[in-house]
Amino acid sequence: MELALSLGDTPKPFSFLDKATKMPNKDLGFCIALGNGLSKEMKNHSGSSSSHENERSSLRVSSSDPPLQLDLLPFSPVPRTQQPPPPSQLRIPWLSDTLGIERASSDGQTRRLDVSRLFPAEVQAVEEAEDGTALSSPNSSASSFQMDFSIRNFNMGRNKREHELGDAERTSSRASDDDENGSTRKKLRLSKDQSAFLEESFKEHPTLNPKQKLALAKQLNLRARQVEVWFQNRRARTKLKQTEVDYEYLKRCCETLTDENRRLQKELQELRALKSSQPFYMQLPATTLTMCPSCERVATNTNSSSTAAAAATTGNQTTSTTTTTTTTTTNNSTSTATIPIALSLLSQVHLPQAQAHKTAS
DNA sequence: CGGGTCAATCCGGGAG
DNA sequence: CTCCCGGATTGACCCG
Repeated sequence: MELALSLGDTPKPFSFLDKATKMPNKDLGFCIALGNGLSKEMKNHSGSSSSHENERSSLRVSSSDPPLQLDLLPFSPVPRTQQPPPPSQLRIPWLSDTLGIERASSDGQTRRLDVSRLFPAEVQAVEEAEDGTALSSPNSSASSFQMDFSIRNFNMGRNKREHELGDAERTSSRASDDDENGSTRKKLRLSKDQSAFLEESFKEHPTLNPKQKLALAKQLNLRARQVEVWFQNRRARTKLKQTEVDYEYLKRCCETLTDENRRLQKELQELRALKSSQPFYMQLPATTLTMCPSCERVATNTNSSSTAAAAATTGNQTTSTTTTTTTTTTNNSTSTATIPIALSLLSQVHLPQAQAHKTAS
């Protein structure tokens, strides 16, 4: 069973499956591709496939046999084109032609979070800092205070505890964060606006280039390092969530297949019992089942002999891996008669690969 | 008080 | 060597 699993935030989920890479949402999509064996079995239970013994064969199979691709989009159920627009006041810096936030003020049509209008002094300080070092520098007390001021304004609408804390307390807390007493690490909580803005940015670009990082840091009045850390942690959280989702899905998939396997095993036993109780059918010639590679339906050829079927089998397997020829015989090799009805049912039996090989041979 | 969350740090590995 | 990233971990803060 070929099973490829991809996390949506990877730019190329399946390097070997071109069709599976076409995901509607490359940011947060969840894509599972079930390869040859499983995909066929899940479609029509049309028998076993023995053509993916190694990775190379699975590559061939995957390219010729469309995998069953499941796109689960747990975090963004609506495709991006149908998603509601981001908060009106938020505009990702690199989505517009202008990069600087000052230029945004000249855009009267767009309602963006214009930090320069809100806190011109802070933006000036950040721009002077360039990479944010001035903000974190112990000597830059002015920058620290300005950052505290802006954070307080960003914090409008935060939880009540922070309101109860009061501006003075938080200011002193934040101020002590940047002073020379760097040994104690103070907890910094990003405001809701900052987090929302970063989230929107993350949806557009899970990874940042330095230019984007700087622009975002300027716009949010954060250090570039903070933006970088936030994106790193955000990617980690996304991956963790995806892992949980993948685990749950694969668990359900495994349970379903186990139940199906159990049911079909039981069915197979009943058919064997039926076959042994009706020796009349033992006189019939062997039946060859050939699977059509295009429609994946089983075509019965009751007149073909076993040797011809075997020859056709080898020929088909060398030319097309999607063609599966199954010659079913009884356990006693001298009596090659088969039960047509049973064969049509047996062709749908989903068995473990080893057992399927045993039956086919 | 314990558990959860999350920003921040440390460290190793890969790419240029 | 530098830069960036992922993974693991730490520590502050929040909440029931």
